[in-house]
Amino acid sequence: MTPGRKAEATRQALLEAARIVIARDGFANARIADIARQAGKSVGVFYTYFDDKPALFAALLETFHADLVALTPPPPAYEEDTEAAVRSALAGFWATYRRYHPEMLGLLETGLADPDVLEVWRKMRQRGIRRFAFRIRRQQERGRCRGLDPELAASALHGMLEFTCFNWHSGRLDFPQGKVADERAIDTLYEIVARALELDGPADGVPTGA
Amino acid sequence: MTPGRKAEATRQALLEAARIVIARDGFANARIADIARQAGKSVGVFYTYFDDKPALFAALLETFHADLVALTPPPPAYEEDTEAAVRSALAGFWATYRRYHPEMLGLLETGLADPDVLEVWRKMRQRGIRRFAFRIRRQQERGRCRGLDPELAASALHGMLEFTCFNWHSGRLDFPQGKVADERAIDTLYEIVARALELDGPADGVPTGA
Amino acid sequence: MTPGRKAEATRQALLEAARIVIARDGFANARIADIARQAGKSVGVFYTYFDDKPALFAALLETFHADLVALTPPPPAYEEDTEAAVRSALAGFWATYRRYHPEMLGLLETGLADPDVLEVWRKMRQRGIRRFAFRIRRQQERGRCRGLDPELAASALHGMLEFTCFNWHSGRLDFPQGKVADERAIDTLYEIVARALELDGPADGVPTGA
Amino acid sequence: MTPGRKAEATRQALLEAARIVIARDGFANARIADIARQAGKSVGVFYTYFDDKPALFAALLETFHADLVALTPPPPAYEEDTEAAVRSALAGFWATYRRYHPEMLGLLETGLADPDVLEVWRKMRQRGIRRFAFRIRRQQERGRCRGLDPELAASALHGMLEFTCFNWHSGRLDFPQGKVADERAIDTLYEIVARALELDGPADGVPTGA
DNA sequence: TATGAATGAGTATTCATTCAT
DNA sequence: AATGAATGAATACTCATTCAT
Repeated sequence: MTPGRKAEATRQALLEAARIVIARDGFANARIADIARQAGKSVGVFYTYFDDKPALFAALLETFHADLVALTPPPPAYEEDTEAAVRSALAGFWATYRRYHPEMLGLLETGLADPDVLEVWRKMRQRGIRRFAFRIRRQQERGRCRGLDPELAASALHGMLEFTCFNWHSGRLDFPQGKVADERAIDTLYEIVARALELDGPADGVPTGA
Repeated sequence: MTPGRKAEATRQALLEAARIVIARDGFANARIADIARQAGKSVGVFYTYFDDKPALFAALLETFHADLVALTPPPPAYEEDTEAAVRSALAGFWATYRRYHPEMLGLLETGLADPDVLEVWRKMRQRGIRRFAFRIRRQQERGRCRGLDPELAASALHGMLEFTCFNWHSGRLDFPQGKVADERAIDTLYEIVARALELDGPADGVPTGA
Repeated sequence: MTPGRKAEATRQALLEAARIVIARDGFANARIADIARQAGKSVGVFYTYFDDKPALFAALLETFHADLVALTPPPPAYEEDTEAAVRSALAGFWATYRRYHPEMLGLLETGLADPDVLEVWRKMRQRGIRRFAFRIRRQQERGRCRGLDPELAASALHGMLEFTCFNWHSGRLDFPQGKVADERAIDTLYEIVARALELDGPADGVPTGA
Repeated sequence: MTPGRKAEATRQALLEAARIVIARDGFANARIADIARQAGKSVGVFYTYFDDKPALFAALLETFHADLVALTPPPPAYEEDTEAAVRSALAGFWATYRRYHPEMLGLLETGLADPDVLEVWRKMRQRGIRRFAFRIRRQQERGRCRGLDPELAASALHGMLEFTCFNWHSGRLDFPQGKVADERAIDTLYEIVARALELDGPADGVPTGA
């Protein structure tokens, strides 16, 4: 009934094929012909669904972005700074960056050289950064995290999460033999974040100088 | 007298030109012709000094690597975990990643899709990671940093440093308007690292659960 | 109906165009762009059908080789040493080397400097040489051709045929004005071969010393 | 005293180096830089002695040509058609084509595609062909070699000599393992030529039909 | 004369994109 | 909607040749 039921399937097949090829060959090395072949389609049909190669990546990023948005509700909806809540958020990140590993690869490969991609990446990061900054400020209201610049620290911590999740999921950089297990990964990231945010620190202590 | 004095100058001019073009256009977009023109040379001379584009990048990485090595002496020679020592190390990183910003860009753009580049990048990271892991283990001997997996945490912290220095120096991603000032950058990175390594923590306290 | 009917036509057009350009300009001077233009196609399509220039030549040689194989049945199938049989074989050679003149040109131009081409050429020659050697040995069993080393003589005679057919067909070397007429060419080659093989010699005479 | 004593030595060194490189890599693959290096000279000096690459080859051919001329005195001075005389002439060819193997390689590789080279090659061949034709005509005056077209047969026989000497000296085509020994080579070529010219045939017999 | 760094025209090759079927 | 052959602009790379020293 729905017109385009089949069309939508083809589009999805191309998107999925692109992710497979990108993960295997890298973004720059991914040729349209390879993607089409991986999808079991002809080259030509690619252009029925996407204007050009950048448009394909934009489509991939859209889903990625949407999932990140779903994962990170706006500040008012933030959960408490309990260990369970933070762990759960980290687990969400970890899972999301696994799912969207090809997209992250594309972001790293092209983001800094392509203004359009950069803009999307920036927006995606801002969401996560805002949340970190929010947490830091809330801690500071409680007398903790003194000496931390909320914006800068949030950028650094989010960078750590983003890059490290990507790194460990890629299985190519720091731990090529045997990818990092989910639990150990989340544990480690939690321990660092918890220290940085002083989640368990003394109510009104003076953790760092200054 | 020295034969090749002029040749070496040309080689250096090409390397320097490449860095400028890469920083401006990105690595993938950097054409040999652009690099040659930027150096005020003809296309052909490029191939007098480099086998191909990858060889040029390998040459760039060599200097970067050498500087990082100089920056991170082997563990036995490590300084104490005093604030001054750690700050100084971070300042070194910050400066080095500014100097080698084009190289980092190339690493991000091509490292995950080119095995040869990846191998160099891995080696460069390993030095920094080993140092972090060493510090964490030393803290653990002192009863601190319980619950931190030295290898994983080191990978994550080094990733934060590397990515964040690059990010802030690029002036394109998180803080496009007005780059991050040196002091604020180093301060922020120090505050996070100090917390993660519990540099100021209680001698034998139990900072985190577990 | 047949998928690829059009594709095969294009491939053939390129092969035929290549032969024309090679015959006109020589193999080394034949540019891909010229071949494509001669075929009325774009440069790019060349690479749809051939990996590179050597691959094109390999494809040309394949047909040449196949025709030579068809022309020279294996020893058991050899005809008698009658004048008619030998003349017919020579006529076959003469015609084949006319048809595949561009291929011979490529063989001479590149064969000695390109191991892959050399290998094909060697195989093609071996067939003809084996046949000559077979004939010589058969004559020796009849008491003729004493003093002829079958292998060496066969190599020399085949060389004469191959080089001379090429030479006369080329119309550039020995008889530039007015190519050699078919009948005169075949007559001359027959007279020489007949003498060398002593096709008409005395049954058990002693034609040469030794 | 002689101006250019040293200069002449350099020129000779370049010529000799060119022959070595051509024999090793083939003519088309021989780069000026390789030749200069082989001669222990700089690239630039090449152009002090030769206008361009073709000029170098022309110089090589000059010596080759001169030697061939010395080897084949004009018809009036011909030796008799005794076995010893013909064998000696063949031995001269065999030795000359060994000495000038690089030149022959260049002739085959470029002669058919370069009019200037072709012209030289043609002249060189004509001398040998004229001698063969002269011998054939003399035999015909004696009632032998009936049915042989002197010009065509001479072209074919000379082609056999030229190509076969080259072939066997190259050690790459027909007998790659173990080059052909001098004596066997000359013997074989003599046996064929002797039959073709009917050097030992009956005074007024009818060797072949026609 | 000799050097070797520099030049740049010439060519092969790639691959995103188009379009007739 | 789908096909896949065809297009051609873009770009890496080669190497004979020049020229300042």
